[in-house]
Amino acid sequence: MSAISASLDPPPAACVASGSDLTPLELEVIDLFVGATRLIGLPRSLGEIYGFLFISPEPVTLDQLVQRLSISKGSASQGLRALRTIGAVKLSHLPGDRRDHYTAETELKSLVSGFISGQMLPHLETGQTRLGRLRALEESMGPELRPIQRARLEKLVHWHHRARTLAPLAGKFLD
Amino acid sequence: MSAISASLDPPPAACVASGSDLTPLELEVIDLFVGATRLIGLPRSLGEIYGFLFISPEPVTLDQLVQRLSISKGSASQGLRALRTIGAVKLSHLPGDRRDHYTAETELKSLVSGFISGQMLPHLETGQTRLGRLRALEESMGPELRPIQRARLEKLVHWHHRARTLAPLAGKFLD
DNA sequence: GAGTTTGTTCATTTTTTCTTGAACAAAGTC
DNA sequence: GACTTTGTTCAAGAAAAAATGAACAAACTC
Repeated sequence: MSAISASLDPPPAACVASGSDLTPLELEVIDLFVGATRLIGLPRSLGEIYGFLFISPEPVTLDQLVQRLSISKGSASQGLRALRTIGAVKLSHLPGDRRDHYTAETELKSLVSGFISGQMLPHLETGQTRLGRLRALEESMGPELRPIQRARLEKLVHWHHRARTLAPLAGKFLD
Repeated sequence: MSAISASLDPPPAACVASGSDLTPLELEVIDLFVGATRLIGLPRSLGEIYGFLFISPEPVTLDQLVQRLSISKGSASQGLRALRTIGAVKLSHLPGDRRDHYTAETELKSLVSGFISGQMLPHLETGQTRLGRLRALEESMGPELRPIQRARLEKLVHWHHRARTLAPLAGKFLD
């Protein structure tokens, strides 16, 4: 049960890709994003990649990520794809260079919206299915189901509806 | 990189503590909460425990959790403590019974507030420290630091401030 | 069309996280 | 004060998640 006790742990000293030639600035920023990605349940490597892109003044190639972060090509490729699917990194092409170049999306609004539609909405969809099954169960049980349990199921439906309503709005009010 | 690709996986069929004597209703509710806890990065057992408490019409003892969920005493004890620290379960004592009894906190407001102050705020605190170090780095670098990097650091500070302002408010507007 | 550069995929290995269960503590009972 | 009941802790094992790297594909170069 790490996620919760984490708040009691000693402050995690910067420890990223030891032995690399990252600058202190890069190390510090990456460390910050690693913390952030863990908080929202994303793998460490995504934090490293995003952090590096975030503080890089120029678009970055996959190969640069591999070298500077000391991660495998596979990791970098998969990590970039994940970040692209939630809209956290953008792909660009520099004239006269065949390689893909990546930049961090730094609009908070986009980041939040991307995370929500990439992570939350799919879960809310499957939640929809589950609620349907619960409805069926509720009907089939009849009087065996105690009033308090019935009330709880109502609450679930209410929560779910609330979430589906608010989720798409989150991020709308950020700048 | 599971968290993100999860959205593409086949819908996870109910699969909780196989071989147990949980009712279909309990299984379905537990399954729903297991999904929810995973989404927010909490261990599966927390979802199981909370789900069971949520649909139980009466307060539940640790031993009941162990038997019905087929989990170890250690797991139940640790799980309950974690859930208590974020305010998701309440402890009560029935007259004439020495055992601890637990009930699920079902006020969405309390759940959200508890999660935020238990999970987010600690991270925001350590974020504060890191931003301090970044400030120092920024000063020490002087003109080596490119304008775009300086702007990004500004953005970080802005995000952090925004988060610290909004986090305590989240949940205030829920019922 | 052989060779190079760039990027992806996926089985395997490594790392991290979670669960277990036995030892321990605390409080109650006789 | 020996015995039971209830709950916690923590080292070790089990399970899950993530990273690796080699094989592959695709697109370009000469």
